[in-house]
Amino acid sequence: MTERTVLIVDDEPAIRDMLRMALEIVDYQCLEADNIREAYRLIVDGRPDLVLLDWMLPGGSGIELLRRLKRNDNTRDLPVVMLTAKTTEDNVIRGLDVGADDYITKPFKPRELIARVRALLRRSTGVEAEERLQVAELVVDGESKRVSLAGAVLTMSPTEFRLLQFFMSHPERAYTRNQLLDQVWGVNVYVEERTVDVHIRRLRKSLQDGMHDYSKLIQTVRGTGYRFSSRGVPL
Amino acid sequence: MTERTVLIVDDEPAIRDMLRMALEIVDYQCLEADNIREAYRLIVDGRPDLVLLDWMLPGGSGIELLRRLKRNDNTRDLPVVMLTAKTTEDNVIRGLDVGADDYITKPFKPRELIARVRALLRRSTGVEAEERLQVAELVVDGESKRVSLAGAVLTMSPTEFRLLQFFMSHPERAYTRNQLLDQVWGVNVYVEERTVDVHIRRLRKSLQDGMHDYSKLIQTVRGTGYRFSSRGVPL
DNA sequence: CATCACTGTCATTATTCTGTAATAATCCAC
DNA sequence: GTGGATTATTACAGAATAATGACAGTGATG
Repeated sequence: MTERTVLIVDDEPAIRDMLRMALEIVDYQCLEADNIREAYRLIVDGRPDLVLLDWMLPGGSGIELLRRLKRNDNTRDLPVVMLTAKTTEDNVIRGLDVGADDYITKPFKPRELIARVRALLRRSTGVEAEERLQVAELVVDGESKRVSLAGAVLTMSPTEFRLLQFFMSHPERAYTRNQLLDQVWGVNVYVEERTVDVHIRRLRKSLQDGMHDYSKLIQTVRGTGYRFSSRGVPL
Repeated sequence: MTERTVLIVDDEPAIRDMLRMALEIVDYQCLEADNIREAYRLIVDGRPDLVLLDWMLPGGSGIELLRRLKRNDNTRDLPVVMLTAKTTEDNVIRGLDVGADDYITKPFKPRELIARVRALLRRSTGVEAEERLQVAELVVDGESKRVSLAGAVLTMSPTEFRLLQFFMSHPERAYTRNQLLDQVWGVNVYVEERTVDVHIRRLRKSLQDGMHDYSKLIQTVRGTGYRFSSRGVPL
């Protein structure tokens, strides 16, 4: 596996140094930022695999950055670990609610930090997102976040895209609505099961244009959920 | 899917009632305990699928029970949702550290409660049979939930699928209708014995297409029930 | 501020599945 | 062969499940 990069966001150089040292010992690359603006630039630019985000920052609280990241489709899956002082425990609650993936209270043991970073990075498969997936004339390009059918670009919403991407990277397998919620929406998201149906319908609609109908690739598995399959589907 | 059971641990009857009502509306079974000792008994006895655990309890704080559960291999995977008052946010931290899976601060909206309970339960669904079973040209694939005969996909209802799946994983053995009801329909389901006949009939019909007839694999054992067998069956 | 795209939820409709009962067919012991 | 018991088949109503259309809330955008 290729080397992973961690972005450290903290305004105290001493803390940053400490973190960098701990992380580099176990072979993570590090980026550093001491404010929100710089952090955002590095996220876009340096494509880190994980962010360590201090709570108390000049020029915008950490929660602001967190919210911004979770709102944007490109950065939603980027794991964020909050760094908090012992006294700011109510922030932890807010942070977790906004979508932080984990938190560590200062002062923390490097061992513990590493363990949590590892655990989170293990969870994010990462690789498949960039893949180019193709079935017949249907192409999903993870990099450009684009779908095309017979050369023509299809437009679809972000959720539809992620759903299609997931399906195409796990074809020929039936998924329950709950499994899809976990995989496509994320594990700490609370939405109704039936919402999946609606997005399936929207995706199916998107997979049709005047000439082609690829909506049959997404099959209903009664009593279970849905399945992406090109077996025996005339296109 | 079979009904799920939630254990409510709270010393205030009013809260318990409220929780029970909210949960029962959406078809969860409920157990109740107003102290740690009783809660533990019910966990061992009633095998709930999830625990709602109030923090402030007479006779031992909730964290004690939580710690105990997370230490024991048998109960470690039992999801626990903490119920906390607004003012005890530092407890949330400790709770999450000890291993609570989620928390809700009182007062909470029933909707939110249900959403979180659902989200946790949807992850803990038991492992399903996903193996691939094959007899001659008949293939049952648990993963894709699909049956194919000589390469062509067969369509059948969910019950037929489960019935066939059961038969193929327990071949060469006669089962009574009641045994089949227990194994395929589930133990606490009451349906007429004769209903099995009808489903056998439907399954047999599904196992035929224009060219093949695999319906003979399902044999009637007069006076007993049915058997799946490929011995001496010309296909 | 107005508008637009997106999302989640609900109400309604459409479709499929299931259990049951009624009837026909088959089997087996005598 | 006959009769009683067992199984097969069919039809049907109601239950369960999925598809669809509409709507409101939320941000994003200009």
